[in-house]
Amino acid sequence: MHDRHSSQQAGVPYTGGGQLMPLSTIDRSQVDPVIRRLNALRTLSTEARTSLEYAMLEGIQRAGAGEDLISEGDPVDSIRLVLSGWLCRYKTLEDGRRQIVNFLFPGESCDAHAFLLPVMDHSIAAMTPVVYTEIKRARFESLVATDRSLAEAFLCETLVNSAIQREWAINLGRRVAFERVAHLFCEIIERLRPVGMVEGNSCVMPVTQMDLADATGLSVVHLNRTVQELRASGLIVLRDRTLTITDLDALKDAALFSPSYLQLYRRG
Amino acid sequence: MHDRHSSQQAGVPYTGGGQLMPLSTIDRSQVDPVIRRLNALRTLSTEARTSLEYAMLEGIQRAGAGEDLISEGDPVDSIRLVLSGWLCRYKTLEDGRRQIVNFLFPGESCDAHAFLLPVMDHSIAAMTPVVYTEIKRARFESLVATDRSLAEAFLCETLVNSAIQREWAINLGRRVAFERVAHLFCEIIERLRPVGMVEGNSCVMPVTQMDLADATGLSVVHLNRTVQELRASGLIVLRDRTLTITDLDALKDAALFSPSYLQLYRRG
DNA sequence: AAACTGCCTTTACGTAAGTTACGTCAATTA
DNA sequence: TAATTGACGTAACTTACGTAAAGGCAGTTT
Repeated sequence: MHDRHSSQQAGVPYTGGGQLMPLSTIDRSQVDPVIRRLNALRTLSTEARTSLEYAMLEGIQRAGAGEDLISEGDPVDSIRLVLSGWLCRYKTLEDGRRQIVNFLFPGESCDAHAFLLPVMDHSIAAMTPVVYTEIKRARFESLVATDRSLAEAFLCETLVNSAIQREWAINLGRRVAFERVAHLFCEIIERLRPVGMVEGNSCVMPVTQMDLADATGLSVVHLNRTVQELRASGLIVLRDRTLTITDLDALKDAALFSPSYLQLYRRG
Repeated sequence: MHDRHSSQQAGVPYTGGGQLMPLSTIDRSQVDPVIRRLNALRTLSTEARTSLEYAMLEGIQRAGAGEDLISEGDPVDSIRLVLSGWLCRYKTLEDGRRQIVNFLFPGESCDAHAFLLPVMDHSIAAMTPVVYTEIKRARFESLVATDRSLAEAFLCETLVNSAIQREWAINLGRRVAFERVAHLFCEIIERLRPVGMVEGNSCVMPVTQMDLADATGLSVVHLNRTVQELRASGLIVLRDRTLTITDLDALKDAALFSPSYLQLYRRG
């Protein structure tokens, strides 16, 4: 279904003579979402920020839509951090049924700490063209070993991810289709907002209805029906790959959405 | 729905004069499931085992069936480790719909590391009478700070828990009722086996069908129908609170069950 | 311009699962 | 012995959701 790892070095511009430019003069803003997110979860020391920025800028890669970054069964020998684009974690059954178990947005981590387990229990795919950075296992281990705030930030990242997955479980198990899709849209908007990808209550919706169906545990047809219902109810506008939530409070009510599980407000 | 914390000191026998017996003479076996599990996830140093044993034996508590150990919104100021009994993590919607997002068995940890987040995003309830041990935040932090193997074991515990939740997501989203219940039974047997709670392919099934329904995202009625189907198919016998899987391979096939996500085989 | 492709949309129909309402039975309690 | 309770079991009915098949439409490719 998905092809693998045709990623290439990207993002760190060459001076022309084959040498990397010094860090001060190249574009550091592309790794900013990661720094911002980690720093919101756990205040980072200045040294931690700098050393992490260095490590990130050296491993920048790209992936095309549909490409697997890592697949179930693969050993985890590096960690990947999302710089731009939409990704998903998913699992499949032998007969092809697929369930997306989480989305991954800029600033988030694909597999921080997962490398304590022998192999991946799930796959991660790019749903759009994606820019990410890859830090090798040893490098990452020495980064977190030398700075406690960094280690804790990555741990928080893992824990928030876990909390989101629990919310998805109740979404799949106990909400009806209408609530389920409404909930997903609420979550997407609220997760994209801190990354600056929301204007008003609008964001791009670059994924297919098939993907949305796999995320909500519905068939494509029923997902489409449900999107029509949401449109008809006047809660959302979805066209030209843009989602606009016209009445966010009403949508949250309909979805039984309460955002605390996202841990959007910092603690330490 | 559940009442709170009527737990009392238990498990550490008094000499009669109000003093604790020395550790060497009291029953250490009750904390054994935790040591065994953590050690299987990550080989523990002897010192780590001893200091953890001490900490555990001092905080032993009991809870009755139906009682919440901790509820959504509570701050996390200690960690709890299960010594005996069945517990569950669950979330509820405002209108009372409940989804169990995971079971907790002896040896497992309720909230290791969760205390990096401000408050619980879900609740934990005893489904049977339960014995557990509670280690205060500061004590736990100093334990893991002084021993790397212990810190890594608890992190692994968190990661395995996360992997199980992903499998539950695909169970809820993509398996039909028959497969779903079959999968849950497979998982229960395989998680209880390393704790010595399985004989042949039989174990106690101390929870109500309501609980099983909340774990599989079904109504009680439909769960019951599905259990009847499983019985009729000859795959299981379930009576007198005892589950016997008569053909485990066939049940695993029917459930599309593959146990790798449970990480039953050690790595480090 | 024709053909093709990917994605969205719609219809018609069947089935799996929810709901409501009563059963039974065994274990308490009076 | 009767009444009470909690869990399991069953039936009749309703509904939400899945499946199959086909049409629309914009963006490519030739």
